[in-house]
Amino acid sequence: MRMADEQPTSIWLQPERQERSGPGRRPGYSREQITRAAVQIADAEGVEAATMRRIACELGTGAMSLYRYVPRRDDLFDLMIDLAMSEIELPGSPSGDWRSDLALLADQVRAVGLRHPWLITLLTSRPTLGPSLLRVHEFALGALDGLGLDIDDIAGLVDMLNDYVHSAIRREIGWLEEARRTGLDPERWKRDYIGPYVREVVASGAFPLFSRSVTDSRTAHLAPEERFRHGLDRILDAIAALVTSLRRR
Amino acid sequence: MRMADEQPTSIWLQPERQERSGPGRRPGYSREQITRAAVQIADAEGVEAATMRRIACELGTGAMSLYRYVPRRDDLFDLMIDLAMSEIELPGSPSGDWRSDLALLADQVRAVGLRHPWLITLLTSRPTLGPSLLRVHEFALGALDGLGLDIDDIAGLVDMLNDYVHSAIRREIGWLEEARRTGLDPERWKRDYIGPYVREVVASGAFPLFSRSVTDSRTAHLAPEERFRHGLDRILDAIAALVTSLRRR
DNA sequence: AACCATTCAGGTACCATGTACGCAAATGAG
DNA sequence: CTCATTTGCGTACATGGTACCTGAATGGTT
Repeated sequence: MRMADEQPTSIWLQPERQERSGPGRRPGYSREQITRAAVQIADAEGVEAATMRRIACELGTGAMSLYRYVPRRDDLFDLMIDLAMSEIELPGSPSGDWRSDLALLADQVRAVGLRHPWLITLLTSRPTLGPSLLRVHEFALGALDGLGLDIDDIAGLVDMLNDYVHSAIRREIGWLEEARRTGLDPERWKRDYIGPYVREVVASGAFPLFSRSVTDSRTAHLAPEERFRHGLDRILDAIAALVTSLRRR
Repeated sequence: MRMADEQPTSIWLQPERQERSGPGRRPGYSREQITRAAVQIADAEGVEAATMRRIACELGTGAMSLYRYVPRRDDLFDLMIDLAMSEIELPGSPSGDWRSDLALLADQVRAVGLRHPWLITLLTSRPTLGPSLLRVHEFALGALDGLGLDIDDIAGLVDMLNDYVHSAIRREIGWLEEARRTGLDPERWKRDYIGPYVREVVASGAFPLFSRSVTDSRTAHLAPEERFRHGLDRILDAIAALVTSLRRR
């Protein structure tokens, strides 16, 4: 008799070993417990700190024990992504007002993206399709369903929204994360690291429009949440315009 | 007398040591040469294969020699990004037809993104602002300048385009890269890795709209380039709609 | 021409990481 | 009680970034 054999397949097809009634020692941990520890470490010290040894240490066990629950480290990333996405709270089904549904979704994704600064980077780095992600995606698709649109068009519009939300969050986190990674405090980093360079670029006069976008920006002084809202409204406007123009076909 | 001291600052503020006329051995390599080797390796075997040792080996030298030219490995990533972006060919200034200018830009970015499958992942993982990236960005901003729009609005629209282009390229590459990373050939991988899972999700009936987006997709059968064009036209439509609505304010 | 401060090349070494392997401990069926 | 089975996890190895150090090359100065 051979064991599971760990085929190179998606982790979503390799369910956790569930309760059985045969012989053998009982598992002392669980995927969820391990994933939760990994998320906690990644939140506090960055995703690069969530090493197998560190996670195991947090659980009071040895590194190799984790491999009884997770095939590879990369699969743990998928689990982390899905655990984070599971925090998103949405009504069971869309309300019928697609604009407010999508705005709600965007706010939720932003909240979870800020709570777990590693999430968006991981999510957009690897193509994963965990159950929680599917649930959220399904809600988004549902919000635009019933408007007389093609499923391809619906999916395209949802992608458009996601693209904005993800990159807006990235912009909001970007510098903060980079500062943490280099170990400097954010304020100092902005002044000493990115600041002088941008200032030099502006002073050089070689990129006048980029310079204006830095110098003359009105939205730069807004609170982050306001800026997010502002861009979101724009994207929803664009979606609204496309909804009417696509429906007319 | 002390040397450059390698402050933790942006690599764009630490120019390469240029030709001087003092004493001391002449440098045998250059940043560009090293970056070019790194790009070549990353193109052929993935970015994770572009290790310091491997790059040095390619140049016929030792790993530590590279540190005379590049402060840290991460900075090499910034250099790689900018070298790739420098391949983008654009007219000196926008033509006045913003739609064709942005379409040209999108096609160029797609081409370079496919040629260097690691580019988009790196680009969207770290906030970098090399000269070539600035040049491309400036062109994009310029395409929308002079239409009576706010600089913030222009930047927002450019971001919107970039978001689409990047995520479309990621979708186009995603599976291929993942397949290469796990060492399987792409066809087999699609059938054995992602295929069964998606099939199971569809069969479960739990996510009907997602299932339809997989099953009933018409664009899935298009050539990749056609799909990219299709989505791009949609984004440009959205930008057009926003241009008129924002101008009216 | 001889010397020397300066700079580069790169070997050695250290530490951290993912993970293959193997063995001992735990567990319940017979 | 015995034993097949499963978990816990220490050990070990390959590979990675990079600090440090020695020796070689170089051109100005004496």
